[in-house]
Amino acid sequence: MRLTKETEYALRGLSALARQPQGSVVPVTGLAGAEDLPRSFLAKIFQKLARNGIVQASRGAGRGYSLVMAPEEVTVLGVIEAVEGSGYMDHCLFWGGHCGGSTPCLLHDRWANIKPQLQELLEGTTLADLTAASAG
Amino acid sequence: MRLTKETEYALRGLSALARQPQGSVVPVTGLAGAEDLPRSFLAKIFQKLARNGIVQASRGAGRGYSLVMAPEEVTVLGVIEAVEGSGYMDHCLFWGGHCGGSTPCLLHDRWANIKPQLQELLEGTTLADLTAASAG
DNA sequence: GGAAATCGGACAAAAGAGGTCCTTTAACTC
DNA sequence: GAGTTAAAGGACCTCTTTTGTCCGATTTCC
Repeated sequence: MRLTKETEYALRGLSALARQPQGSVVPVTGLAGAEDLPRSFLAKIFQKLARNGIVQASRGAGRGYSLVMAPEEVTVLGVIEAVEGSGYMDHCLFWGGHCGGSTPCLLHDRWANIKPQLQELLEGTTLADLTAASAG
Repeated sequence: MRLTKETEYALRGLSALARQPQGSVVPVTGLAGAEDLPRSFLAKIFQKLARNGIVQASRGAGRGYSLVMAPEEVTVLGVIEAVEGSGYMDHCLFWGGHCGGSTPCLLHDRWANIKPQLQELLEGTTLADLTAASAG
């Protein structure tokens, strides 16, 4: 369940992108500058986001990345799965991938009880929510 | 929130201890053997458990560790805090210690909503529950 | 005294996180 | 076409954490 800086940077970078006028095309340099993030690392992260259809790349001079969907449609879970890998909610909260179907962890069935709520939280929070929060 | 193998080994080692007749004194070697865990590493973990009053050490030949409380009184949260450090529930689920009071993470208030449930889960689960599960 | 056990610190291997750099490719401008 | 700017992608690097091992010291039983 533990999220890495990659996810944090992804959300912040996307947030910076969402604050621009809709449809804007912004290079990574601009996004990294806006959020004070390491440029090269953020570039790597946006490659993942592009591969997963969250963002669209346009190469060449004066170009960059743009959002594919409206901020209201970009869920936090979608970003997490793009960055950390798919099947994220299949991981056990407590021991991550080590807790599988064949070898459930000690807390597995208890974890199963709150998992739906957590999933709903991550699917119910969108980029628009985060942008509103960081702007306020 | 991510738990390490130390906690897993602690719970499994304690579980093995709880399966013995009440008040038994068992050396680490015996516990490690029962759960197939690395002996030296488990010894380190039990030192922490002893320091935190979960287990009592008796040194010398033919001795070892014994439970201080009944298995029903040993909560999972207690073991976690003994092993991973105190204030465990203060950590944000998503970004751990990086999410503090002054610099809350992007999901902080949403996390606050489910935190009590998680805490209740970890406090409500005892060594007795785990022992029953692993025995069944 | 010898054996068996914990105590505690130093050390080390492996994995993961976080990040840089360089080359290639694409697209625009002159 | 040449130059410029930007993403694509891979190789590499460093630091931290995890997951241990090992050894000497101490305690206690026989």
